[in-house]
Amino acid sequence: MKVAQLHDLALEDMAQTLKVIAHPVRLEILLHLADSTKIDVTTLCDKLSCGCEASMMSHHLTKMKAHGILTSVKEGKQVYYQVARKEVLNLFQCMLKSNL
Amino acid sequence: MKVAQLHDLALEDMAQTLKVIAHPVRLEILLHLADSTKIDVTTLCDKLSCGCEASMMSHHLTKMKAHGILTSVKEGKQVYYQVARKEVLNLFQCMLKSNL
DNA sequence: TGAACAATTTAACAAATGTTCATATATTTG
DNA sequence: CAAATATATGAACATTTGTTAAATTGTTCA
Repeated sequence: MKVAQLHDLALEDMAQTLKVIAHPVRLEILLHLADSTKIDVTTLCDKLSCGCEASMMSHHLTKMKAHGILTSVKEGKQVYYQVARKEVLNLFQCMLKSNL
Repeated sequence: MKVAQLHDLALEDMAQTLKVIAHPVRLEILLHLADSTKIDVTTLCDKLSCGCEASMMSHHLTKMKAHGILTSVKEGKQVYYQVARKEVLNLFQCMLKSNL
């Protein structure tokens, strides 16, 4: 482990990123966005098994967008979200491999 | 991405684990424990750059222990902590490689 | 022994964050 | 423009975080 690379600030950032991701619904959102290029709020609500209301879904999406993990595009009535930092998806691979 | 492997329960667990780790001080603790096999509370307080009081440090350690990430051994006056699930350290590698 | 010290944990509380439910703001369509 | 649909916002409630003080556990040595 190269500790030298991890100064206080880097740790703050890492913690922040982890914190935003650390929620079952947000993880499921990311998984779905990993497959589809973009998806709108209502469709997400329908597809996810979490039984999440639209307003709550919006909160989760807004939060991840605010942290640069997602981006969104408005097209008519709907807002389509997609993953901005594909690297966060690596965490799934890592956790699966490590049995976390 | 093998989504099939990730059912609701697995996502809950993953989220839980991430949540426990997602704090700058707890990340720094893990980094230090990655190098040294075991370390006591006071020494940790001295070595970490976060300026953490003993009581706060104890809180963090207790929380990580409660989630099976750390274990502890009492030896005389001091309590030594060490990493129980070495796999969590893989997350650092992953995040560094992915620039998270 | 037991009084003084040292290491860690627990308790109690305020402040900050996160989650959830109800409501509001767009946007399209008849 | 009113109704319907899609999304966002607000405010109440819950959890987490950090602080300070007190309690617990173990050691030392007069």
